[in-house]
Amino acid sequence: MQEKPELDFPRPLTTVDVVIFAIRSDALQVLLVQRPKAESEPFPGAWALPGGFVDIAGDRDLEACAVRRLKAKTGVVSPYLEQLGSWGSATRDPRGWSATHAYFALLPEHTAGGALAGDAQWFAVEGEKVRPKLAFDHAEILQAAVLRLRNKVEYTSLPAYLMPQEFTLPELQRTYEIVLDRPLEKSAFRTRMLAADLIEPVAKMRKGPNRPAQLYRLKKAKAPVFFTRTFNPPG
Amino acid sequence: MQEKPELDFPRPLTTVDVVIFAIRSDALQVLLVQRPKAESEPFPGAWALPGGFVDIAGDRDLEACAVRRLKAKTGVVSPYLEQLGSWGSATRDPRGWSATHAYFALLPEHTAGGALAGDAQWFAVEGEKVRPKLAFDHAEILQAAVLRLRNKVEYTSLPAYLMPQEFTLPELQRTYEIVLDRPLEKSAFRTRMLAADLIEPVAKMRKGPNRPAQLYRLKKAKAPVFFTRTFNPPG
DNA sequence: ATACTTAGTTGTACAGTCCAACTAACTTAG
DNA sequence: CTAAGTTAGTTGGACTGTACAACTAAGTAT
Repeated sequence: MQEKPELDFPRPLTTVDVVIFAIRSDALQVLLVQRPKAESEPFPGAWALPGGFVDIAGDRDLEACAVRRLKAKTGVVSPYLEQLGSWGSATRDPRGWSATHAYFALLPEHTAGGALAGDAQWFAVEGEKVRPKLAFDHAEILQAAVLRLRNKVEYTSLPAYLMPQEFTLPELQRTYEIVLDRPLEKSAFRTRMLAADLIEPVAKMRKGPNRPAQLYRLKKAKAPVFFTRTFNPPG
Repeated sequence: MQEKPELDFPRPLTTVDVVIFAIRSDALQVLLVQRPKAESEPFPGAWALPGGFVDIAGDRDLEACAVRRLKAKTGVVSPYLEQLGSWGSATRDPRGWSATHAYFALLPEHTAGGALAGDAQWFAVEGEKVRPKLAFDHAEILQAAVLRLRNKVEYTSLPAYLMPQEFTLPELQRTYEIVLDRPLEKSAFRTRMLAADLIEPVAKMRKGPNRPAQLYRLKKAKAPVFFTRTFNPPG
């Protein structure tokens, strides 16, 4: 009989991965990193979600680890960040039983052009996928992230976090439409957004080749707004 | 330079916990287990969520581990089970950096009286809490589970999983009201449920001291239904 | 029979989306 | 200066589903 209950049984590998979304070139894009090409690494040279092992000396908690990964690849410090779920199994990593804690982040449009790590690159989301074949089960995680995002966009103000600091209502609507991949009604969209305690006009207009549009900004420190209906009966 | 990248750095402890809900005595209840009383254990004698370490030899994946834990404490094999999220930090377990993958389950009413493990007991959920002080950060996990459940009940058919095989619409409405902790409108509730492709009448009535009520059952293998509105503007 | 209770229905009001047509403000071409 | 084209923004009616309240239906108990 031992003093302490046994703790030296084998433990799964523990990682954190972040699905980082931004609007670029009028499309929903996701940031991927290329894995090292050494043959000793799993999935050498493949594209993968940014992430890696939890550093039990340096990371206070899971979210701190996600924030660290996000900052390392994008330089962005406090975007919208939400836990997505976890994936763990005996087979997802050839090195052994492993579990990953997945997060997803929404970057405002202007930050998405900033300081990128050298191994990182943006990819357009097509359907719920991305062109290259991803390492591990990252395609599945990405799909879950896209589905979660699309679903929440139906009844929340999440796309506001993808906008630059100042934006017009047609621009915001366009972002909704990009994420949902379907057109929305202009007047219903405006009614919904303006009724919510979400945005406020600034004393400027966006000028273009035709009628100028009112510029708005997010009310400060705004948590996402939840609406009580979805848009279109999506059926 | 080594052949393989290092993998022998310290790894966090990895556990799975399950928040198991059922309706008992006209109230929302949650199943807790008492921790061993040996002083060598963390939180000796305290109540905790059912769960424990992932067994990398026996558990194929996280969900299998959750199902195993659920079956061990309740005997139930395939109730509604949903991933809730994960909690990991340096301080949540005195034994060291630890991460738990939390699930929540909804048990149908009749199974909730069945074969309970000896160390397990049902507790009424009051607000988002339970009377006894819980081990680890389990109070926080329980709160997250209750909030998630309440929130989803506004626009899904989740409470149907808490019902016995056959039930009446007033009984289903009562379950909604217990979870939400507020009354709902009878006619709107009936309209919503009957319009959904969710339940079907059986050729029986529930008899009581007054007018009998039509009995229904879930249509087979029904995934939860999502409605496009919430109930009451909950404001 | 009458009162009481719960099941279930009916009808009106209301909120917010859907749809379509309209007005407003700007640029560019003649 | 005017007309055409484009996008911003508004307006009004149809429709859907909830809120609210009053009603009918079917049983028990007295």
